[in-house]
Amino acid sequence: MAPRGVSKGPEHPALDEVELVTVLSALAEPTRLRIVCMLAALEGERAWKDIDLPIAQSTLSHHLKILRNAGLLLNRTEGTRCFVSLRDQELEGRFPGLLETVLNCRDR
Amino acid sequence: MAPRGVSKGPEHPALDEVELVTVLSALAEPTRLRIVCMLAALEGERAWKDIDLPIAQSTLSHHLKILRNAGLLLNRTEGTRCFVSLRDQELEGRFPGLLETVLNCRDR
DNA sequence: TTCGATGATCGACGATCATCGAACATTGAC
DNA sequence: GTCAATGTTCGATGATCGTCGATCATCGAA
Repeated sequence: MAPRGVSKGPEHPALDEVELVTVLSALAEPTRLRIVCMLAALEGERAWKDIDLPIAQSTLSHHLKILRNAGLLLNRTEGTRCFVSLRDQELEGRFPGLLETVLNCRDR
Repeated sequence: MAPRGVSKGPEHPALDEVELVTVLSALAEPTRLRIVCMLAALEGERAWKDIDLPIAQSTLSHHLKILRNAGLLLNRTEGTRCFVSLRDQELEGRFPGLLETVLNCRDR
């Protein structure tokens, strides 16, 4: 239970507990990789609604959950709206160069 | 058909035709990542039989096929025996820094 | 040519995955 | 309190995956 007045919101793992295989699995899917690239393109966060992909809403929520569990992105709730952003700083500490390299490889 | 006297052997894709997602999928499995690390640890190639993992022979063959199709490794047949090696040089040209970064992240 | 060794392939299985629509929970607005 | 908006969760479905034993194809040796 979350304390009163505090949004529970989705949970985020500590990066220490995230396995490399988990991150790779999360990135090894076209839609998710696309989302990560999308987030990397802009600095800061992006509104849920601005992620428009040709998939159902529940599917998007599913993919975001997997990315979240892999420690790749952070979910912030503000009222009824959500904003997502990359955990690139933390990720760099745990998996140095990984995110940058993958994104660079994808841009070719 | 292969010319007479030439072993057909397994096929290897041109790296230009390999997608990043395919490589990531291939690496996103514990056993396969372990094999890649094993191969990276030593220079050059490794005999099939020296890859001893707690899996059935057909399963190992299956994993090697996936790694091969992802352009990650090369299969050389010599008589009845096989030798596998990383395509690290070529891979560096297609996906710069990817293999090295992943292996580095795994060693932590 | 026959035989044994070595991998590749096949068929089957249980598990996991991506996907969807529907139902639910939470929040802000009226 | 009621309502609409926004994401999450649930249940189901079809596809893919990892795994295995069994079979097959290829090659060197006897």
